[in-house]
Amino acid sequence: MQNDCKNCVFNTRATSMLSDKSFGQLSENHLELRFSKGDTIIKQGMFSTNVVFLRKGLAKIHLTGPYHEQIVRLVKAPTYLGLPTTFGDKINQYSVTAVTDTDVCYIDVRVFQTILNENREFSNDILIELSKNELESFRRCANRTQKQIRGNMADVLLEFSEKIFQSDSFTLPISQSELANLVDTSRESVNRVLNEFDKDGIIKVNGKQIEILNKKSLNLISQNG
Amino acid sequence: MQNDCKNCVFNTRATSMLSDKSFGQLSENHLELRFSKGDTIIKQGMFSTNVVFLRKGLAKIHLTGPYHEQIVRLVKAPTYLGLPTTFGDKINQYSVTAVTDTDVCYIDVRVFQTILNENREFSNDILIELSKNELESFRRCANRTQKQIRGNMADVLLEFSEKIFQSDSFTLPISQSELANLVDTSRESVNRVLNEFDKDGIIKVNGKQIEILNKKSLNLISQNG
DNA sequence: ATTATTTTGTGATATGCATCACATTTATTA
DNA sequence: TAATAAATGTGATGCATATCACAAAATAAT
Repeated sequence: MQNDCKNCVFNTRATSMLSDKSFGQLSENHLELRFSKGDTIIKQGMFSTNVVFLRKGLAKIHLTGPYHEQIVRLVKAPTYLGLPTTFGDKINQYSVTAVTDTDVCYIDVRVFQTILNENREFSNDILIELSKNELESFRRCANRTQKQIRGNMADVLLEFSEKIFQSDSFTLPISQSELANLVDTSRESVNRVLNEFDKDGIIKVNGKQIEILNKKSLNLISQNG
Repeated sequence: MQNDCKNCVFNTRATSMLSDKSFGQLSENHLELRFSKGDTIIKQGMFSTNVVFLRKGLAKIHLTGPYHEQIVRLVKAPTYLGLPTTFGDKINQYSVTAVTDTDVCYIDVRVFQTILNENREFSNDILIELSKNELESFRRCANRTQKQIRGNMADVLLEFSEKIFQSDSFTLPISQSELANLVDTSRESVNRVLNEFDKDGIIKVNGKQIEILNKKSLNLISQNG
């Protein structure tokens, strides 16, 4: 039995403006699924007929680069996944994999398009989301290519702390190899930098458990190198 | 005196679907401008109240990175500029600079939004453009960070040849330092690689004049290293 | 034209980091 | 609980490429 979308906890500002008719369409034409940690939610190269709404959990957007897998970014619910594919060539250009257990809604592209066309607010919000992502991409790419490892590692730790976990102490949601793919470096370097930061008293590392002890230092490292 | 937008040569598939009313609004609320090579069309950090339509010419999208200027990509008319800013926070997150002399239309954001709301085809095309850009960004970023200089230089040369000039011989539209900022390397390395390619008979370099002699080799270098 | 400025060409040196190699610890599975 | 695999820790080495330092052309400015 499907949930009633109108009463979904994860109504965004935009979706809350939808008409009853649109909510009806959504409620009838979506598919709720759960994924376990490590499961593939969206598979690069596959034909896609769905938009995915991530209701709960953490996921990584990643793609096959020329030499190795690249993690573009971690995303946190609630958010849409696969929007660019929906409006692009319908072939997924990237994969999305569950990093924690997740709850997900699959929405058929045609239903999504219909709702989009009927709701100004909604389509505007999608435009905003896509735009923000593009700008974010530019900045992220410039940082990754120009900064060196310590700077990028500092950024990732700050992002985890501020954007994803909203806490100074958290558990790393991905392995050091994955961190390396996110930060464009090698697994060994990730390890070294993490332990350097620990020895310098900037963070406390205990297995996957991280505590940020000196945020000011991290910000400095992020800026300098 | 303003041009009639309906008869604009650079009507895209999407704009050609606009209603007469929308065309009227466009014709009355746009501003045609020319820029000379090197002029700033959009300035990072400035508040923006316009969408820019590049009618003629070549421009570079670039932004201030943590250590130096970064060229995100070269764009060729006809195309929109500044869309992400329009739907984002209205502060330009990047600059756009004329690489050749350009013709440009400034369209007030509010007029643009109105037209967008009234024309399904049009807004859909904008969604598609934004989506393609995002996917393109992912790929580009993965390539730049994973490949090494020869590979990236090969890519840029192929892109110039295929996407921008549609010819095997062309004049480099930017200096070697700018190429370096586009390819994420140093000016010296750009120079060396260019001359290496020349010595290997892959391209012929004569000042800023480039002729691609062996496209197959370039593609191989792009893939391997 | 002459000077000044920017762009290009090229060697020599330095360095950040990938890669390799292997030990150790922590998870997973049988 | 043993066995197997995956993830982590750390030194030693090599290499791609940044940086430095000038020289030479090519452009722009006076």
